[in-house]
Amino acid sequence: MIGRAPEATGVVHPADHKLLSRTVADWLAERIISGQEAPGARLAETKLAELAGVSRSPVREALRLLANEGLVELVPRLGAQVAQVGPADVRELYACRMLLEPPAARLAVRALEPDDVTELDALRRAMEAAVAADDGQRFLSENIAYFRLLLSHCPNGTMRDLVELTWNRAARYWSIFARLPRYSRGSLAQHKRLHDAVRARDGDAAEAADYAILERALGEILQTFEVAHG
Amino acid sequence: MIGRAPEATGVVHPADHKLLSRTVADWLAERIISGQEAPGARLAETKLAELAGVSRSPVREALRLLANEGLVELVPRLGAQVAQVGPADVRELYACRMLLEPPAARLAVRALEPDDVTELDALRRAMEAAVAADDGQRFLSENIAYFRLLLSHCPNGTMRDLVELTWNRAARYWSIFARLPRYSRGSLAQHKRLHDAVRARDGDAAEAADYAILERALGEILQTFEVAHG
DNA sequence: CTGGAGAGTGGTGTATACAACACACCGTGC
DNA sequence: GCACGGTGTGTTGTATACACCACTCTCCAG
Repeated sequence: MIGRAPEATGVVHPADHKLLSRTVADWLAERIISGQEAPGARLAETKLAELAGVSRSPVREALRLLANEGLVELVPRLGAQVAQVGPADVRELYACRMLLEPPAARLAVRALEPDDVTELDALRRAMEAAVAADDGQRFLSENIAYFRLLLSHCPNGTMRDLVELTWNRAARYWSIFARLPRYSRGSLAQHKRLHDAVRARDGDAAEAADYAILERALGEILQTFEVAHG
Repeated sequence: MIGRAPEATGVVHPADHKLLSRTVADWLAERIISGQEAPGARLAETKLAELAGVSRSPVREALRLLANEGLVELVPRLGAQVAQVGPADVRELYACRMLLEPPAARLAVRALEPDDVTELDALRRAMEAAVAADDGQRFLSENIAYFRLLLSHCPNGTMRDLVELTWNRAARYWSIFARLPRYSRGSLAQHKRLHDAVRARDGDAAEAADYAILERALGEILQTFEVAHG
């Protein structure tokens, strides 16, 4: 049972009014990413509605939302199923990310103000602390926060949308990183290049650093796949 | 009244079963692109349902579809409205297209088989015929068909999805071209570079040609905006 | 005349009801 | 034994019903 949020009192902008369908979507996404719903598994609206304790309407909308985010596949008259994932999909996805994100990083870095750099500095230190504590999960979340904050300064809204789209699709793989202890340390070193570029407001350097980060992440994911599937 | 399609008899793959919500979405998209629904106009589900002669359910789904395609904007609890368009949006959109489509063209060209080239040849000739007949509308549709066919051979499905997304957003501007008689002729000349690359299966050349095409299209659209708005 | 509280109205968000469809199972005929 | 048609079950697609929310307009107090 998901249940409606108690709705914290206070004025909220209508745009971020949390809808039940969005809540269900997040809930289902969590189930998929965590593996509770296996790739290829059929997602019957009725059953999900029962599980979540809501009616079919929000479940239906949630499935549409997740379809856009690439987590589920929709076939008319047949229903929804968890999107399959394989090495080919990862390669495709990262090829797209490598086209979009480095330029987005470039634009974002060039639009940064001193205060923004301070915030990013804080996140960078949080990442370092997470590595020092050997907390892969926390490193992952701080890392995501860093990139999210950086992206939010990209002045091209369309590009932001597209990058977020690829992130939603990629999120399924990120949990892998948290389970690779050796990954965080190396990632931190590589991330330093990006952060240096941020502090220097060097768009070119940021673009190159971001590209390198993606390249390495792709390699790690593919390697993990190989280990898993022989 | 839209009415259910008579459903041409014969076996159809479930994946392309035309749903009422999709029909409504196409209908509404046409209304928006043609200007029957002004930018910023509010789109009440009830009214649209009445207009289309269907219930609110498919209308609701149609609005969600068009929101993904960037034609409408959705605000929780407030409803949908036709997305605004301005020079800044065009610039943003085309910046993204210029990142995605040239690489997509490159991959597609390298994956072409002789039969595919023959088909593209036919479309190229159709474009030439349209220009000879001074039929801007037909040139536009043949041009779209050409790029659609080319894109369909891009082996990266994720990239195809993203490019189609940007196309849906860009479609609002394309009708402009049909009304610029001088455009078609120049576009045809520029398109020749791409088609030559296609026939030679030269990925690099195709990428460069596609980039140039987009660059020019952006310039034309911006110029049209300036003329329109002073 | 201005400001704010209140009901009224239209709209979305969610729940439920119904119809059409897809697939599996089973039985029959050859 | 196998192909084929009918039926049954479960699911999606669409329609309808209702509750809550956002906006507006009015009316009254100051």
